[in-house]
Amino acid sequence: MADTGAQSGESLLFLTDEQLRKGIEAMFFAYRGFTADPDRILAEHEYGRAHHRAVHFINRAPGTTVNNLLAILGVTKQSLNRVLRTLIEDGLVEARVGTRDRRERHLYLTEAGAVLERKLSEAQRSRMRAAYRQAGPEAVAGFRQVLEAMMDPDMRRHFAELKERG
Amino acid sequence: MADTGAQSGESLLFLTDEQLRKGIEAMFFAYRGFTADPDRILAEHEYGRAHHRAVHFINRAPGTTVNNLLAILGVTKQSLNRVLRTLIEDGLVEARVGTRDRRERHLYLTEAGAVLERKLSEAQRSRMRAAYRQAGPEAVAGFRQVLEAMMDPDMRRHFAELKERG
DNA sequence: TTGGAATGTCAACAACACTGACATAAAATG
DNA sequence: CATTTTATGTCAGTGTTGTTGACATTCCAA
Repeated sequence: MADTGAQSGESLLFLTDEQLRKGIEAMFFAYRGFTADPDRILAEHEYGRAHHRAVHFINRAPGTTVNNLLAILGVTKQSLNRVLRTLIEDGLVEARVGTRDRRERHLYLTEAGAVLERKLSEAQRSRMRAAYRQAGPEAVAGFRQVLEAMMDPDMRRHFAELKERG
Repeated sequence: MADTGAQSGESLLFLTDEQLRKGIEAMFFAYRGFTADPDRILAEHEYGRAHHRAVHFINRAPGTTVNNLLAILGVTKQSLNRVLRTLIEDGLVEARVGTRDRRERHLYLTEAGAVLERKLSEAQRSRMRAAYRQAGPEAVAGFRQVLEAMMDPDMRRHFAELKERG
């Protein structure tokens, strides 16, 4: 509690540039930790963060279309396509032609893809679990609230959809 | 409060994979928001995130050496050097030869550099301020606690040093 | 049947990270 | 003083991830 800022009710003090700057730097350093463990695993497999993101969201929403994934990841189709192609070539992702709309490709993890996904997410969850445990339940609730408030509305929409899903 | 997880004292429930996954996705989407505003400004100036990081930490610790900046940013000297060179060429950063140890270069923002720094950090603070305001003081305290627990020890050390400084 | 949407592909390019090798200057140490 | 180490800079090459732009294919829908 020592340094977490003035908290006198509807405090204004905690919104000083000073406090905000600390939050910004905390976000920067924490994100590095957040990605460090998966990055190590990915390096072994000759993949990058983009592959992790694709694998993560395909796992989360099996059968999602390329367009939907594009919207979630916020990259161009060319960029995503490069990543998807290698994942498909390597047999980690399967792209099934849509039955209702055959222009669409529905994306699924193969068994091998699911294995990598579990390896990556277990590493990431493990750090998150340790941080949650250290900070305590109330801190976690606050953490989630601030993060959600920080998102762009579009991203908050995607986040909410994924939350409902599972 | 609706969805922030079970909070029954020393709850174990909130450490389910489900809850952890939500935290992971929140972190991903929030970081996008976190960098969105500076990215737009940087694009206008033909700079990238690497320039932002350099400018930010030079502003935070004026007179810092290249080696110290290297440790904070966690990149190679070649990578940092490319960025520093353009910033110096463009007159945003000044590198003064050390007086005590003349091998060292001490880095400072010029007036123009300080102008850009304020522009970037004001944009970033503005979003952070809105998120803090929306989430409330207690949430902010929790946010900071979880972020700090998520850092690698090295990064936590750098973070702590910067905190003390100002 | 035509228009537009969804997807894929090719080419070129830029930012930013990496490794490895080498150069210079100066401090530190023997 | 000679040698080693440290701090920094630079050159060359490479990889990942992003970007634009152009174009082809497929196929639903008006």
